Amino acid sequence: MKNVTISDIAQRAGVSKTTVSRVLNSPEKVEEGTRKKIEQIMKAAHYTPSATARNLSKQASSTVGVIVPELNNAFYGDLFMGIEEILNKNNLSLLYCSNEDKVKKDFEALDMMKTQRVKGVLYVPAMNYPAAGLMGKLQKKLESLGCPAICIDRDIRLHMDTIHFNDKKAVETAVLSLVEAGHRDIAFINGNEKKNILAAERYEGYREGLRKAGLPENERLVYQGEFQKSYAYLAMKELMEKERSFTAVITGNNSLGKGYLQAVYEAEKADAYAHIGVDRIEMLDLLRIPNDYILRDSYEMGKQAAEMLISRIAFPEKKIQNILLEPSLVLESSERDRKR
Amino acid sequence: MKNVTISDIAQRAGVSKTTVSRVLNSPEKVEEGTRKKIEQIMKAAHYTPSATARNLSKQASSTVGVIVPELNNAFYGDLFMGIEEILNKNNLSLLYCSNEDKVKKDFEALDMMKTQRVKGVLYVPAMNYPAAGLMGKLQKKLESLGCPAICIDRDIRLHMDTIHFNDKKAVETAVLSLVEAGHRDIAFINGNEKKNILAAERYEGYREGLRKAGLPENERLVYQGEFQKSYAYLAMKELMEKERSFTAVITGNNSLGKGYLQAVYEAEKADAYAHIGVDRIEMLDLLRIPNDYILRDSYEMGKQAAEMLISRIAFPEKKIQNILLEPSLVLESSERDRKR
DNA sequence: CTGAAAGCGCTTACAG
DNA sequence: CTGAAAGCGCTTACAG
Repeated sequence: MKNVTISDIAQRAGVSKTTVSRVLNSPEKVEEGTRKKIEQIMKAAHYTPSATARNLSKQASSTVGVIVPELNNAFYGDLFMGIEEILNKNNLSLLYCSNEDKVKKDFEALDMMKTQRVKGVLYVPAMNYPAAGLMGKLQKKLESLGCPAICIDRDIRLHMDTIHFNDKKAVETAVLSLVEAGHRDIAFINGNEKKNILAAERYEGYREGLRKAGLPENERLVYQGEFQKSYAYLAMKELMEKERSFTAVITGNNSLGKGYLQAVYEAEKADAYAHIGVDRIEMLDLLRIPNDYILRDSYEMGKQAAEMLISRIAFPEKKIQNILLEPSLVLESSERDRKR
Repeated sequence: MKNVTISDIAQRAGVSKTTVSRVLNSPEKVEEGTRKKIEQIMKAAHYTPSATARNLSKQASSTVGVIVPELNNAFYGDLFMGIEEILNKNNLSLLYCSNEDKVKKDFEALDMMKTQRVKGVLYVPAMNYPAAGLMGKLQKKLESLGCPAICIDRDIRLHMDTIHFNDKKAVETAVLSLVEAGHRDIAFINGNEKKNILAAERYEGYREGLRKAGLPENERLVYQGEFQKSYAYLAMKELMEKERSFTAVITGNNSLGKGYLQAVYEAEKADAYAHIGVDRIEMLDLLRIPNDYILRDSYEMGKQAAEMLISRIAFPEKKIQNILLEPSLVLESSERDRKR
């Protein structure tokens, strides 16, 4: 079943391709009678113009590229949905590619976006490029992309539009809140600061919090491995086994939060520690398990990022925008304590 | 920053576009010296051929369309990731569009895929088209798509390649397992059978299970509303309030399972009922809350679906394939009982 | 091994 | 209000 083309329609209507093209792009310029006739023929033939041909001819595109690490983390899932909502509203198609936190896949994804000649890309960098000494290579790639890009969530200091959360401040606030509640020995289970810029920022926040509270850092309470459930699970098990002193734990993202929970529930020590996690875990609320967390509204961030891109496409010369969102600290367990 | 074209490369290399095109498509046909020279010039210029132009010229495409209801349901999130993995391996780009279980969005999504001239589409139908009397319209749309499609997860009896789970059998098994454990009054919280074919099948399975067990259906224990957390929450609250007799509950998908949990935890009746949910809820296992569920491996289904599409593209004339996957019943809570 | 030319399905400046 | 023609960036049969 070959697709119907503009020539087929023109022929059936007894007009030129130009006229058919006009009813597609500027119908007001076509005499009503012929327009209606052409429209009807199009409909009867199930004609849909080819975006491929149009894009080539117009030297433009109607699709936007989205590069994120993964989708099975609710944080990125929500981000993605926010992006999709805005793109949809603006009649833009969405070309998706994950980078799995890997440089290789990241570069492949960017190459793919270039090959596809997308209108713009929404981009969560795969890793801590500055720390890896790969900043130059990345910048070259981004420049040769041929379209604008927005850097999301991970602030690796690219000279372009960016939007991300103030993660450092958030963790600092978490530390101070725990200190205020009387905790002195606060463990920290985090991602790898070398690999992930967010891990680095969160670690800085952790240290800054301790500093402000006048507490020393105990490196035996700091675990920086992977942003994975399994890592936090093992880290927490080790902590419970080897360390006696600590009374509170901060986990660096929702996967780590899940691993922490798995470990303490398994050991039947769910109430033994105060815990603040980065990102909300929905199930806990449903199960009425009070939990403290740093709330980052990634759905909203996705919407804003998509809007930034659309605005950038419309005004290529406008000033670079760097948006810093402030996460909030949600304390449910102390709420519970107060109610007791 | 305009993109470099094949003509630019040809000019710089002092050869024809044909030759440049050859080093892209059949390098073995180009004399080694010129090939190397051209390759080097391409690299220096950061040249990437335009998929748009290539697709138009080749009358082919390198992207596959994916239409699913939503991504914030883990079931579809996993499905999506399975799909992505296979597409990636086959160097296919992924054009995404959600349909949000709505006919209007579904048709728009299909139109978009046609406009984009994708190579094929992986498709989860938005709703119960046969029951809505819209089967004819949908079939027309699918036919005029101009590319093969695979129907996933919701078996609305389209005459094309399909893959889905045996949901009816699964729920039937769940009922029989509860009956065997001594339950007689089994409530059922489900989606709308008119709107969603899966709801219809699961309801059939529920009734079939009761029939086989020789039990009458008590319609006061059957709630068929929306596949949403909030619906199950309200339904379960009402059940607990109005009905005394029931001792077990089956929920029709993971969202409903969450709503059920929310209601029973809020009422502090988590242990009051036996519960089997369709689809696993990961957090429960992490929190060591024993739970029974029907396991449907949607990641695997996504992979298989993508493979089916690729195979269909390669062999357009091969026989239509309809795959029925058998879900398994996972009983953790009785496991626990036995251990007691 | 290489190139000129036609074609993919559109759009658009130009002429009428 | 309408159409012929050139062009977007590639590919490919054909000729050499």
